[in-house]
Amino acid sequence: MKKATIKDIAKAAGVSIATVSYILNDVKTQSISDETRVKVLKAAQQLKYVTNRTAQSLKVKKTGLIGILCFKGKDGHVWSDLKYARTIHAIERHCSELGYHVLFMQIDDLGPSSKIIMERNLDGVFLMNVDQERFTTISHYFGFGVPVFVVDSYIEDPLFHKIVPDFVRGFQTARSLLGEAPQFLVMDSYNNAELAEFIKRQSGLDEERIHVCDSIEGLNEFLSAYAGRPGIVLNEFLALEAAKTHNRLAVLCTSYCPEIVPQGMAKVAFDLNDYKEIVRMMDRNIQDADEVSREKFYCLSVIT
Amino acid sequence: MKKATIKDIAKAAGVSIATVSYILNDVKTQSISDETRVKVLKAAQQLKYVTNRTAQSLKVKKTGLIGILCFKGKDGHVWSDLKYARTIHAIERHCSELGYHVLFMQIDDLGPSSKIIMERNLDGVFLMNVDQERFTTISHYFGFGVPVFVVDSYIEDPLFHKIVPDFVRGFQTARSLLGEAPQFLVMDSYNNAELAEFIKRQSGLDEERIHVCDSIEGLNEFLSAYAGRPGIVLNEFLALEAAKTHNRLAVLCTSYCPEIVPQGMAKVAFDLNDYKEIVRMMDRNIQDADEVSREKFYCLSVIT
DNA sequence: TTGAAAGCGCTAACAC
DNA sequence: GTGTTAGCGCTTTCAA
Repeated sequence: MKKATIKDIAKAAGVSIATVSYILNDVKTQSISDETRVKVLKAAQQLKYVTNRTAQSLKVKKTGLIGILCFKGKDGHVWSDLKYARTIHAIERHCSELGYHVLFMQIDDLGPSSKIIMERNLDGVFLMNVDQERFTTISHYFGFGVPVFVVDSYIEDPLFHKIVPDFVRGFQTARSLLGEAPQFLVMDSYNNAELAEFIKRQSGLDEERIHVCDSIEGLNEFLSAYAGRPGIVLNEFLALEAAKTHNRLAVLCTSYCPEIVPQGMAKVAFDLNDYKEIVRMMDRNIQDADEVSREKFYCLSVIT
Repeated sequence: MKKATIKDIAKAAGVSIATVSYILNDVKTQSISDETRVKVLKAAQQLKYVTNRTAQSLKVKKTGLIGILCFKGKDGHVWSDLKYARTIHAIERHCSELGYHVLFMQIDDLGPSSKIIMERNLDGVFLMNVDQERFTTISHYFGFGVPVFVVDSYIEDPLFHKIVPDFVRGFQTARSLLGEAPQFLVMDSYNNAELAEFIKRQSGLDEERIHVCDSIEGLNEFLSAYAGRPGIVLNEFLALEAAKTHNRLAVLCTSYCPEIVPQGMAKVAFDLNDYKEIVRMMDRNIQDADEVSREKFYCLSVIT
């Protein structure tokens, strides 16, 4: 009980394999008589034919495979796991719509594992949570012409597209929802130092009013200094914790799960549906390899 | 600037492509002189050669690709997103160790999308959160001989391996941690009805003492009937909610993030590292296709 | 110890 | 409108 190939179909329908290929791929430049078309399609169905994408990929030099490479931080925090889970879901959903399949891989400092890009001939890559140094070490392994979209990082390299939540509008919105000037900021730590700096700047607060939170412990100590004061919190889980002692808070939902923010707390959510456009863009980059792929920023828009 | 092939290496080293293949794959049945081995390896390095797994797969009829197919429920709840995120991470990590790559796909009722298994010639598949009916419709698309491991489902089909947390020992442990008989159970909903029934049975509680929670709303109403009483809660997020009104609770950490359970609350965690053994088993199934692949249950063990 | 060559399943240029 | 065929990059049998 082996899988049927186009050869089997050809034999069954009494035509050549080329004809079968033309019909199955609906090749526009070929005219095919209705008679043979029907004959072939029927045979294909009977034999339960399904394309062998491995063989196809080898021939056409496009695999239809998109990679999602995710740097594993020291310890997967609930909030970052959730953030990336939802991001991955969004990417997968939209890739699927365009006929791509998605390879998922967690990578660490060891560059070599990222040679998956070349081994598997990925058509495009999303790179998540990477810092500048690691990026430099792994960029060797990038095939040329493979579009790379960097998520949650601010990589200094005009070759790559960058995707981040719209922090500028996010902070604006948070401030206006808060209705008063925030006096502190609590944020989760980012693998990418440049992005972390950018966020801090956008908050408009001095360094000493900002707490970068790597675990819940230090948080309460910091918060106690701001009892009763208004502030902004990055990510829903830290907000949950902060809510125990504070009530004048605005949350930026950087874990993409606004639904867990308690009723009544001011929240700013970002739109993961924007990945639809982003994936489309990647697709365009894949189609015309020579599309002017200038540095480009994508900001996930604030949901209002 | 094209990618180097073994042909390029052969030319550079002045040997045949067969020889190159032997050396790169370290074929045991071939003896190779040290001289040529060095020559070839050096050329490979210089040309930055990396195996074309697409071509290799076509030839050897093994892709080294494991699929994770995840049914999307109606609404991704935080808890199930997190549960599956962590499961996927565990699977990917252990697959990686054995040299496999992982394809991730969310699927819905439409069977056709699951023909990815045949299209991509997946070596093995993890199927998550599938119910009995859907399973039946998609099982047509399963290639024969492809090992399928079903996660969080209790599918009536001896052909497939099943993976669930060890609910039996989980409940035992919860009861003993609680130190008194639980009087109610709160649990999240499962796509797979059979599994849900199994869980209810294991709790040892009557149907009316069990609340299946699909959203936070109904929960508080149910809980108010059990004020001050001891109970068991399935999944950390529901526990967080229940903790607001109850303090004699034991939690089964079915979202695999025990770290968010408040201090002092009794919790039972399951060991995702067990996926190491599970993936090894899948690997064995892949190696000898004719390994007696009898129905098998894997229970993620309770962490003590 | 090495190499020639067949062929995995498919596409596409070209011939008929 | 249909068929022949070369070849994508690799593995592996068989011969040298």
